[in-house]
Amino acid sequence: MDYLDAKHKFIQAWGTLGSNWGINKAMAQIHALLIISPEALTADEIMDELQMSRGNVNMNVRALMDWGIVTKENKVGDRKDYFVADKDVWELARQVSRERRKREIEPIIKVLSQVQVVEGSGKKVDEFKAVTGELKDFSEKVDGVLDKFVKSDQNWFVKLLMKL
Amino acid sequence: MDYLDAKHKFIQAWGTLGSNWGINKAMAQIHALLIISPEALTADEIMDELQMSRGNVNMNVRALMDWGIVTKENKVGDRKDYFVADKDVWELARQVSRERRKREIEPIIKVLSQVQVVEGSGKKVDEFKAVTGELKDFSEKVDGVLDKFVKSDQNWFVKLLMKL
DNA sequence: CTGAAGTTTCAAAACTTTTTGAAACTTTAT
DNA sequence: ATAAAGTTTCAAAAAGTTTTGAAACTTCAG
Repeated sequence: MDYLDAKHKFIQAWGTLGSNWGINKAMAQIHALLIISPEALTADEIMDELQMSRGNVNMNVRALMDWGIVTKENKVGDRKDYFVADKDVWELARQVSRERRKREIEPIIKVLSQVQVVEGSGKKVDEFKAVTGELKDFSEKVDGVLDKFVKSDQNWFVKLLMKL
Repeated sequence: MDYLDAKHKFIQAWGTLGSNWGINKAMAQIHALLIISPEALTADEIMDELQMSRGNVNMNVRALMDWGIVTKENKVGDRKDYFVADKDVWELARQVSRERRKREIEPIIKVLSQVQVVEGSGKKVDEFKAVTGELKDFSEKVDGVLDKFVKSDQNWFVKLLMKL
């Protein structure tokens, strides 16, 4: 397989994976492009490479910076912004876990806690309390694991794998 | 909080969580309704409760059955289909992991393997191989953990938590 | 066989999200 | 102060997804 094919295939696949997980395709593709690029890229280079408008690139590059997985660089004597993705896959996974935990697991735990205090009795209420209670326990366990993961180093994960 | 408020709040939250994770909101809401319901429900009851059309309910109930987290029941002397969600949260998590692994992790591993065989040399190709190689290793590790999880019982997970 | 009850399908409509591109804004050099 | 280069914003358009509802289909009882 030649480099261009491989690159396109990877960018496409990463975009699709992103979409399936609720991440904007453009955002995932820009990330894919940056992560395989040995050099920092400008907005124009990204626009050109991925055939996207300036506005779209700008918006999604900012989202990536928001997630903490892409940073802006500057070169002396050049006013353009250059973007780089963190190349460390472990760091990427940690950062993504951190963000999704904050944005999605924590809110659902909050709701599950709130609805736990439902009053009254009867079959429906009992079932409701039982199920939401279990979901809450489970979510908290997952949250705990993610928290560990987020605070860990790569080594921790490798050691964990050994134990399985 | 009274039961109806709690129920609506939970259904809404579950729908939102679903959307964030690439699952159709209607599908997540139907699942939410079924999982807290002590009785199996008919399509009409779901339509009524969630204010959705028959087509929408039918399509999403089928998707839930496809995922293996909802089943159809029948009652003697009644032609209607009754739907029940599995109440076991661990089983739910396992089933969801199994499906997403099959649908999303495996395809990306496949692509990462394919693009690994890129030919040629130079900075770009080297970087590409390095990064996609690391992503592949990482994905395979995650895949392995999920595989263990999918094949495990609840006890395994609790023991694992102890080790952390 | 016929009709009633239930289920499924699917094209069109509604809705949501993403993308564009041009205008406004900011920064820097002269 | 001006102009050039770059960046950001945002309303409108396009694309994508979900939902509807009515028609087609299936199954069963009489």
